[in-house]
Order: sequence, then C-alpha cells, then structure tokens
Amino acid sequence: MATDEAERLRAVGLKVTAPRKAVLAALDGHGHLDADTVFERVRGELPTTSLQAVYGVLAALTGAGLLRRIEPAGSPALYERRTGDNHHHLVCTKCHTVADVDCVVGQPPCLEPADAGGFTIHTAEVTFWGLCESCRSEPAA
Amino acid sequence: MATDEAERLRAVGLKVTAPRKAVLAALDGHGHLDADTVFERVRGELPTTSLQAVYGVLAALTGAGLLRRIEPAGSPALYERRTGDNHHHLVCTKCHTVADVDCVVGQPPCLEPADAGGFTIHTAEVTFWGLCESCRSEPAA
DNA sequence: CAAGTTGTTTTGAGTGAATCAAAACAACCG
DNA sequence: CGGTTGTTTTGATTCACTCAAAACAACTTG
Repeated sequence: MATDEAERLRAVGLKVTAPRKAVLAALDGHGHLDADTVFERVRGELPTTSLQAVYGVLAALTGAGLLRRIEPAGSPALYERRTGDNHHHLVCTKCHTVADVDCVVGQPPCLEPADAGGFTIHTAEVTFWGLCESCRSEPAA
Repeated sequence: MATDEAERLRAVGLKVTAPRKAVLAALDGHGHLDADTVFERVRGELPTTSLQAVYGVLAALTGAGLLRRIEPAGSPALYERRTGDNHHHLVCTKCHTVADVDCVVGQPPCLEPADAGGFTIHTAEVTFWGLCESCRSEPAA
C-alpha cells in the first residue's frame, strides 16, 4: 500500500513528505541499512533527494520511534524498521553483516545488571560477535 | 612500579618503548579513556609523543590483549585496562560517562541467543543505557 | 659492545561519516 | 488560497581515524 507510509508518519505527528515516505519504503523488509545505502535506494525513485535530507529524515524517524538506530563498532550507523520489540543483534566480525535475534532471556529489557552503580537504566543492548555462515565457509583471511 | 609496564609488554612479545609504557600508565586505574585523552596524559610526561603514535600504540596493545576497546554509540572509541574478565558497561545517555558492571548472569560469555541464525558466536557484549547519578539530579536538558 | 635488522614513531596528508547553517521550498492550518 | 512552520537543498566544516614515507630506536647477532 502506497499510503501506508503516510499513515505511519501522520500517526507520530510528522509531516508527510516524499523523502520520508521513500526512506520508510527503502527500509521495508530489508534488515539493516546505513545512511548511504538508504540514500542510493531513495535516489532510485526520487533522484533529487540529497544525502543530507536522508540524514535528516533518518534522525526524525528515529526520534519519532519509527526507526531504530544501531551502531556496531566498526560500522557506520545502521537503521532498521523493527522497533519496540527488544530484539538484539548478531554481527559478523569479518563482513559486518548484521542479523536479528529475539530477546535472549525473559521479558524486556532482557537483562538486569547485578549492580547498577547508581545508574537509572532504561535499555539493555546485546550484541553478539561471531562469524556468519558464508564467512565461515570461506578461506580464512 | 615503573618496570611493571615493561614486564607486561615483554610478556606479550611487544617491544618496550616509552610511548607504550606511558599509554599503559595513563590507563592505569582510570576507567575508560578515548584516544585524545590518552594523548593528553601521555603528553604530560612525554611531550614529543604524537597523536598518531598513540593510535598506533592503542591498536598494538589492543591486538595483544593488553587493552580492551569499546565503542559505545555516539562516543569515540574508549580503551580500558580490564580485559578477559567479561564485564559489561553502563553508559549515561546524557553525559556519556561509562561505568563497569560485572557479568550479568552465570559464566562468560553470560548469554546465549535463542537462535544463532547460522552464526558461530564468540563474544557477547552488553551495554546498558541510562542516566548516571549526577545527570539524574541535574535539571533536565 | 658495535652493527644490522626489524619494528616503531614522527611528520604530513587524506578519508569517511556525520553535523552545522543559511537560503529555497513544501506541507498543513485556517 | 495565503501564511506559518517545518523540511529539504546547497555548500562548507568538523571529528575521529587511517595511510604512507622517512627518521629513528629496540632488540639481536657476531
């Protein structure tokens, strides 16, 4: 549905613009994209869009809770459509591919530290590092 | 002990140099420092050291297992002396202060994902986000 | 302990990712 | 349809980090 994106934008009180719809569409179904890749996809159907607009849109959508932003060490920031379901990530140490994992144990936020050291915690983020299937079967670097 | 650093360098097969000893010393006791802060501290007692040397040293020591490097979203890379004990981190969403927490549940690596999705996992990294004590008592931004 | 080899540090330039700012523009309200 | 508010474009800039070549210092060997 083409208006699906417009709906979601309105629902969080954001103005409906072509770049915003295009960014939402670009991230649909596909897992984890960096700003540059989103930019390329958006350009495909909306060639006047600038990279800065994409950064602005990604920031707005992340702020509004429509997107989640993750920043695995060694990769540029990645954006994904799954939000609010407290899933976590697997990152390949070789090719930096990212996959989703569902919540590791129990209820969100999944974990409580033994001692919070005076902090008021609101989020727990878990990143698993390892080799993905295709990198494991390739000759070692 | 001034030779303590030299010992540790030799133990992992690295040449003993003044910048390396100074970097190890700069990180002693203090929790989590970025490259620039390490650079400033090293400069204090070894004024000819360049920032690039610090980057090189940090990379060498991290590679040798003498330091651990963490990269919380929104902060430059931080280095710490605790390694191999599988502890995790608390990061303040306001001031980006980092504190240590011990392993959350059971034995290292603390967690196993429900479904590894074909990945061969070797590390689990947990980051807790929240407000530190002093940021909580300050007026909100 | 002097010379050579290897690896480190300096010096200087360059990159990628992201941010900032001002002007042109478009969405939504009435 | 006109005005206000917020978005996007255009262009420059920053920050953290990396690359490369030449000068230099640590450990080894004779």
